Amino acid sequence: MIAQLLERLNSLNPMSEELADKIISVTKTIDYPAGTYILKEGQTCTRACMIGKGLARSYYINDDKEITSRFMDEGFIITSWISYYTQKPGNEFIQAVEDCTLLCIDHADIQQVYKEFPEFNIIGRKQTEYAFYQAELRTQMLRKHTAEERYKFFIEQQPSLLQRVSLKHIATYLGMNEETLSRVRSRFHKKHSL
Amino acid sequence: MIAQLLERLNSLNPMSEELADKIISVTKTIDYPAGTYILKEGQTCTRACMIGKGLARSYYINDDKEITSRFMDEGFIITSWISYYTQKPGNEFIQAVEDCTLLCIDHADIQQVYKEFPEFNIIGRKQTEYAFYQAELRTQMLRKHTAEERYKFFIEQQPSLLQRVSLKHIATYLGMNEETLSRVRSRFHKKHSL
DNA sequence: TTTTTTGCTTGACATATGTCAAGAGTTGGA
DNA sequence: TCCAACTCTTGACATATGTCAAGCAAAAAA
Repeated sequence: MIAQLLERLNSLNPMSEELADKIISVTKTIDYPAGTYILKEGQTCTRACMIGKGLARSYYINDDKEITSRFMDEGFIITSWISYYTQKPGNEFIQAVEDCTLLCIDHADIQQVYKEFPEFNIIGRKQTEYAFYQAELRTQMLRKHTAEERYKFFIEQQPSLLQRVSLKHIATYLGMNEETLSRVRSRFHKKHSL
Repeated sequence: MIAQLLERLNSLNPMSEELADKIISVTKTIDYPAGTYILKEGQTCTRACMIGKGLARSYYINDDKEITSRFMDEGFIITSWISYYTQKPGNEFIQAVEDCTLLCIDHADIQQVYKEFPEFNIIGRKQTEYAFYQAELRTQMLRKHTAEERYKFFIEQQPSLLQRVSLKHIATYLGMNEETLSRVRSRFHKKHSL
């Protein structure tokens, strides 16, 4: 399964054999059964983990309510960025929605690789650029004012998620409650099946 | 004024004299009087520009209404990321709110510098990491459900902007209309002056 | 100066979304 | 198998925010 990670990084910039060996040596493969936590509120995010298999959800608690910040599936590189970047405790939970296999590298090891293999900065830069791009797309969705617009944006961008996560979680991702999502969906699909 | 840019980049990772000279050779200093446009809807964002002096606002039109996506002041490196990353036309306007002096480098030149000076990737990576971090903070604000929470978050994070931009623009930044912001402010400041 | 424009506030009312409660269908465990 | 838990839907009503309109004060223009 580590081949998947190497391929992902290679596609950003070809790695030397030494660099690939180094990555292999610092990567830990860890399984998280559905429902278990990859990161909890109050912890510092000290790793970046690529999802080899499965699907995870990050969320935090605001006013006693869960707010889903993103869904992550195969190939996604998980971090709780604010906590990872600052290396301070954060407020996000990251939970396995399906059984997950993760390929994890410690923050300290990544910094070490940046030093030892300066060309790894190319990969780090491109991955961060891509993650930033994805985050900006999610933010565009959040800025839509009506519930229906946000739902429309969601099914256009990530339709496959509809099959993999509960509507309850999609609702908190889209900034509305479960009942509103249900009503929006019934209106929306009535309108689009005419 | 280019010294400001060099200092900013140096603080991310010290640059060799050759690299600094290269940066100087590809940087263009451009003035934008208040009200003029740095980027318009439909254009591709082909530059990254540090603000040497002044303040700018990016926004786009949704449903005939302006939605402010961010405010940028001294030291901020302006891009319209989705357009810059994809090198395709985007939907954002970037407008000078105050008279601005910008230090601009073309996307193509930046790619060239990445190739010629691999160590510049360290700077690119760190700058992107920081921009991503800032974007995540803005996104946290957007996920607050009530208008008052979003306003509270705003005055905690960027109180100085209150003096520099109109409430109309702050309102569209916070995802509410002008009248709502006015009411939120009067309630909020009454509450906090007791 | 006077006039016009802009920025902000306030009121009355409309509407979208949230809240609370109930119920139907499904899944999973005992 | 039955029961409990969970997911999703629907209804009635409450509330936050949006819309439209008016007005005041300060700034800019004439």
